[in-house]
Amino acid sequence: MTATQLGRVQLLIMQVLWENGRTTARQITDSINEIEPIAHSTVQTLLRGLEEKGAVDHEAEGRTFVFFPLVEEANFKQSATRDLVKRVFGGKAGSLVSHLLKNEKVSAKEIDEIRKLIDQQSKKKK
Amino acid sequence: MTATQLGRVQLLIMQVLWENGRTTARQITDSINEIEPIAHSTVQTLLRGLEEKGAVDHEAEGRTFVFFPLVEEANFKQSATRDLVKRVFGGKAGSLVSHLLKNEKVSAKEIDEIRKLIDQQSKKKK
DNA sequence: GCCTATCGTTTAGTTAACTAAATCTAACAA
DNA sequence: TTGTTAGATTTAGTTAACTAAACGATAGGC
Repeated sequence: MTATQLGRVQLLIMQVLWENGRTTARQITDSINEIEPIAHSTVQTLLRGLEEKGAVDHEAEGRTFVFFPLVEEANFKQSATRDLVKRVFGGKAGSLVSHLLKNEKVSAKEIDEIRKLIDQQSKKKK
Repeated sequence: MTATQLGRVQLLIMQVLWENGRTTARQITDSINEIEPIAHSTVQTLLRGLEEKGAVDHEAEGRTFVFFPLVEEANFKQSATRDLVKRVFGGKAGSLVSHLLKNEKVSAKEIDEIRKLIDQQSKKKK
């Protein structure tokens, strides 16, 4: 599962699942409808697709299905990021980091966090 | 042009164009064939698509077309990155930076570069 | 017992990226 | 001048994501 093969809406569904753990299709529909309109049957069809590709699974509870993620969020982030790095930044993660720091807003708090991380990296290299 | 709507192979084509400037379809095909097999007619069809969406344009030189990019690489990187940040990292660029530093290989040289960048950022905040 | 709201399933249609063969055209070589 | 080559264009087919109406079944309310 290379994860990048998730579409935009499928990713929205996964995010609801990652956040809530076990979730019904109806709950997912409601969640997404807070952001943008979507028909319940659409969500169900997409869940089917996600299940086929092994990203989620379900159990029956009474007559309704409770869905849960099989793919971990961390793994997904990893492969989505690697895909971008490979395709757009010539495989150099550092190049993406530079791009982000130069062109995107990063809060002072996040900067501190980042400073700590690179200090750790430097130590490791010794 | 939100750029993320470029497919994988279309992006390969754009990269050849960004690197070489004015380029014929044949040169692009040859370039891509160094990486993976692709038919010339496929490249031509994709160029057509790119032209329709305003990413490239061409001029006739004799009987052959010379293509050139209309979209700038920097802009593309920007929107591809923003898309990832938005879709996968909850809109927080810093969160992606952290992820990269924690999980991806970044060379010592790149780390130095990054350190300089965050020093600049810190100064700006004062 | 019957209605209706809510399940999951089936069916069907759109769009975009990709693929490449087939075809038409013009140049160039022999 | 005739045939091969190398252009561009046309045509056509696949796959994946998305969309949602329509349908059949069932649980719960009245």
